[in-house]
Amino acid sequence: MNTNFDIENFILDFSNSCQKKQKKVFSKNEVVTTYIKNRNQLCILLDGNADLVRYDLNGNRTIVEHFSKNALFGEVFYTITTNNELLVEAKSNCTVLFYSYDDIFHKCRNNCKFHQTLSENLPQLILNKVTDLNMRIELLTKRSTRDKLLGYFSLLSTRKLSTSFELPFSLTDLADYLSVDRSAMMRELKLLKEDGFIEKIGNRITLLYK
Amino acid sequence: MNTNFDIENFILDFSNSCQKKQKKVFSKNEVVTTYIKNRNQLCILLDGNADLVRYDLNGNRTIVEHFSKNALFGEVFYTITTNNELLVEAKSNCTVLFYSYDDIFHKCRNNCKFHQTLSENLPQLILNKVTDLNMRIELLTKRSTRDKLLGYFSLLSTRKLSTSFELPFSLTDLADYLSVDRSAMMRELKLLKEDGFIEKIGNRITLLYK
DNA sequence: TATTTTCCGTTGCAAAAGCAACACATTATG
DNA sequence: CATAATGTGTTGCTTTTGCAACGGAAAATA
Repeated sequence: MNTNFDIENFILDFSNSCQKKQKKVFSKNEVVTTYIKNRNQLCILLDGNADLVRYDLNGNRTIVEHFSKNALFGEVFYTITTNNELLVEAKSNCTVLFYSYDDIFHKCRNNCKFHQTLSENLPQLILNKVTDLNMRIELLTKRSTRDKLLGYFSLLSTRKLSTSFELPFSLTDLADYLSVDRSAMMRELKLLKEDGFIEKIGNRITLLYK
Repeated sequence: MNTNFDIENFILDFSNSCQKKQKKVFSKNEVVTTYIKNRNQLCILLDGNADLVRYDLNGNRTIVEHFSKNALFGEVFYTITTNNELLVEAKSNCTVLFYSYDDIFHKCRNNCKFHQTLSENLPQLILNKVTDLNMRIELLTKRSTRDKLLGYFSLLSTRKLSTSFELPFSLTDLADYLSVDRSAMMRELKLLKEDGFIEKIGNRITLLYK
């Protein structure tokens, strides 16, 4: 299976070859896009970091997804319902490509190489997204704040192939990502340190268990 | 966009035309498959109901996904990690098609019509799965048991286009699906009835609000 | 550099959720 | 049909989590 389709080089090579896309630059805290009505938008984050955020009726903020370089996002992945306000917020300066899923899927008339390669690799790209979402679901189904934290840390540790890693979030944002109260999470973090599970220096976590 | 690709008729027409699949029948409570090692398995549930279930180290059971007719599932959607035991359990008698994702993606030598149609429609099928998973994430990020219940009910109500609907789960399973304690959920269900949000007769829920 | 804004770390108290146990109903099974 | 297994409904108690508030640190901004 072509799990290692190299989206990075692919995008570098072809990002200027197709007419049917828009490339835009955003600065920190700008709204990249909103998921309000169905327009089959599919986006690729070329550079920077961004979060997909939802504000619910109780005023809670949830970071639904965190995007870094080469992430795929857009309202095409969502069934839009009215009681949702989904925003993609730039967490740093960002460069984003905007496509219409229809255009990608049906290819543009020019039959440009970008489209050809993209549509060939689209199943794999979307499949990668599915595995990401499944990891997120695994985190969210953990029953306690402690397990969510440990689960998330273990995931980052696996990705970095190291027991020591930087958090990609502020602690405030981490709480919104794990869907827990910030102060309760801070309390639990303290307990994890006291119980010798982790060490935390600034934004860097080191796992001490196992 | 081809959102309405009719997987049902498609499968009926072509399910016997390709050599590279296995069709198996399961009876209630049998294990359909386990997600243990990577073998790029992709399955289609032709008939019946099944749950993807995880048992964690604390003995908690989580229903990760609930599958009904024509659902796509399989370990190809997961990044397998060792601290996971994922099982697909038949909740009723089931008929399941088993594929290798590689075979689907690269097409079989026969170039059978099934494969051709399937691989053409694969992005759409996987995309549907992404939107399902996103709905699940939305549910799981709700902060309280009450909001999870109301969110799930509203989802079922939208699907059935009616304020009244049958639960596809036993209450025990519903708790495992919403990732909450069963007795706490029962308590909340009672409160929802008392507060006039819902009516519950047997397995049928009616929404009374709005 | 001064000042504003955001983030971190903490705490007491209140509310929610989990745990354990039980009786009873319903559904499978020999 | 008898019996076992599973699901429902409930409750008292404990633990966890959320809420609100605050002071100080760090970072952004004027």
